Amino acid sequence: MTPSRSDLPRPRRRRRAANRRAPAVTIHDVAARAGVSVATVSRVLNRKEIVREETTNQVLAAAKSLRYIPNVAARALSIRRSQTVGIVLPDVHGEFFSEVIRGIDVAARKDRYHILVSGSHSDVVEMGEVLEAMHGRVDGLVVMAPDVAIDSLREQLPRDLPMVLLNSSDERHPAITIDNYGGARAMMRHLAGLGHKRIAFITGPASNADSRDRLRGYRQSMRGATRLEIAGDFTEHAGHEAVKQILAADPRPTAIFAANDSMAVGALSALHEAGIDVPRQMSVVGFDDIPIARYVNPPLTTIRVEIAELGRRAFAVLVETLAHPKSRVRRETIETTLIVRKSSGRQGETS
Amino acid sequence: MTPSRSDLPRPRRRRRAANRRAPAVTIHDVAARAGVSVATVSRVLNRKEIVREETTNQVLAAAKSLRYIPNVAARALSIRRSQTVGIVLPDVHGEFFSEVIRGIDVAARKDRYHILVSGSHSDVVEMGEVLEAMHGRVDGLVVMAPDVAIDSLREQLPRDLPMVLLNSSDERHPAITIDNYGGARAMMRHLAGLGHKRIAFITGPASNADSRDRLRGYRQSMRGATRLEIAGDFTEHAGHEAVKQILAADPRPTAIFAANDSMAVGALSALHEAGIDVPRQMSVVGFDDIPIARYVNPPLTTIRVEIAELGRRAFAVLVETLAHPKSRVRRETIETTLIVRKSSGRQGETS
DNA sequence: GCGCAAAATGTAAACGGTTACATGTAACGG
DNA sequence: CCGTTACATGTAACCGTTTACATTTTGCGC
Repeated sequence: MTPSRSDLPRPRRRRRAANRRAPAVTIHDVAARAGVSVATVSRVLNRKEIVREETTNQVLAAAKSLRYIPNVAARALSIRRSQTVGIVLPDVHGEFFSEVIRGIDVAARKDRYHILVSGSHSDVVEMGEVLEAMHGRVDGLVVMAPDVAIDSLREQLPRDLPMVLLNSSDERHPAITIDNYGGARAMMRHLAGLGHKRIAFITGPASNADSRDRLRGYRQSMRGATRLEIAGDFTEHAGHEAVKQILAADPRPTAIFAANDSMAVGALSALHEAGIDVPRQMSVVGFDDIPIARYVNPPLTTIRVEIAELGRRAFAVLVETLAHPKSRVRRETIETTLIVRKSSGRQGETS
Repeated sequence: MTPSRSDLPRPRRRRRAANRRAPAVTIHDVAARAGVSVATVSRVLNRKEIVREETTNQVLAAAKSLRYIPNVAARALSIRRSQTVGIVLPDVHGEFFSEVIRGIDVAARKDRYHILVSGSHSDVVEMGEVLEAMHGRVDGLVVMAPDVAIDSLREQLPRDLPMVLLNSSDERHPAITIDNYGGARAMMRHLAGLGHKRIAFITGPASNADSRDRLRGYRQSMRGATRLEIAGDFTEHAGHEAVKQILAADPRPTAIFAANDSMAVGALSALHEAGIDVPRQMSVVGFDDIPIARYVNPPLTTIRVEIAELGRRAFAVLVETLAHPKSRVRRETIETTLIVRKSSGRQGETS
């Protein structure tokens, strides 16, 4: 029964042998320097309970002189929350991507939250890994995923990790969606009002819910008319390529509706190369109103989506869910606005 | 001396009273279910030491049935590394921003690292907060900051947290920089070769090192000639506005060199509105070769910078520093390439 | 100076993992 | 049948915080 180690509690040994990096200064160092206990240091730093002013000053001075920076991971572990939300995005192209993040980031900062971003995930496996890598570091998630993935994602998720979806359709989670269908219908009315009948549509990826709803709006408006749908993937390149097929069509359409602005920009460029005047010979319209849209030539008629607002609302709903876990599942819709610029014109003002 | 608590080690009480969220499943739950100790579970999950196959299977089954997900924050605390690097960016505009992140992200994923991003930081105080929020969560940092901030940033940093700078000039840290000066000189030679003498320059923010070096290249090439410098801030809007001043200048310049592509795009748009033909009446060139550059009208002559490569190299250097902390401070330069498209033309081909 | 409540501070368990070291067990040679 | 060894597994300290509870100090009335 002789214990091989000392019976007396040994003083906390600062480092184990195999550590690599230089020791960072911890709350214990500050406590030692200030001549108080770690509890007191913690109290001072978190301004939670009453500490004598003199003690407070000593602690603060010690912390400052040692350049103490609390280890947020340790704190998160202890209090079981991190004041951080995770953002998981698929491989989203360019500006949309950064606008969403910006929206969340700005909102988060106001509430003293931090964000942890992971983007460019092409498949479900990768997304799963990312989610795993976030467990313990985030209090909740904002997820944008091709909706085929949502279900399998759920399974890899720690239970009870609140999550808000962007532009996906799942019954069990709060979600913020764009009024894609309504926006597409509005754009189609605009084109119809200009006299266009033969309207081509460049689609986004089929796995994307936004993409599908925009397509649905196009189809609904084209009931009875002959549709021309070219498959795209939301990149400028796809828009550029699609134009070749559209120009070859007989009868040739008089307007092109791209499922997002990036593709519309690509289309404009291809039309210019082909010597086709926009909007006199061909109208081109997009969707999203990304920042560049007003600066292309001619400026792009599009459907404005407040992308940053999308992020902001997602964050708001997430925080709400964090505060009241039992509240019912909320789903919000972001309305859209038709922005008429120079890339769309009356049909028949051809040469 | 009578201890008020029991002398016997009590079994670990699972939760303290005040917890809010539902309990997540931990390694202890898995151990209990598999009928082994936590050490064994840990060994199985990390494939580190030899565990009997039968035991392994039991553990794996238990983990699966409980949907166990390890808490990465706890692990990070324990092993003192997180397999995560932090990315800190100022308020960078649009595509540049996302390209850098993508570059780092792709490289990081290959090495099984994760990234933690924080963007849109306007001032030093905010950046300090962000850095603090990363302490304990990251093994190293990639930082892009207005260089006035670097010094004060250093002070807020935990000692010994490796950091790689993007496009900043600081002696004490590894840095990846773009050959801005060389690129600007190359572009100026291109314009001179087309016969341009009166060349206007739209600058970026003065606090930005890239911006300053590009300006320096312009000035060096313009020795002796009359310069026209308009202050900008890297946004399309700034480029758009700058054109007003440039058109009012007498004698009017024959070419505009914008310090980045976004401003060049804004300038193109303004020139189009003003009815000035590019490149016949005015050449316009940019810097960066962002994705949109080839799709504007006319396609933009610019200096290609492999932005994603910038991120990739930054990550590589960071990992290198992590592995060999004492190795000398490395600084690398990303070379640039002149990309000639349609927005620049021979001077004198005016109406 | 004493008793007592209130205020300030300290002690140590817990958060969820990893791992050094201790312990138990099976195989094997003698 | 025992000692040795190698292998498998368990125990508990530790990572850096927070915080319930215990303990000490202070202030105050008498």
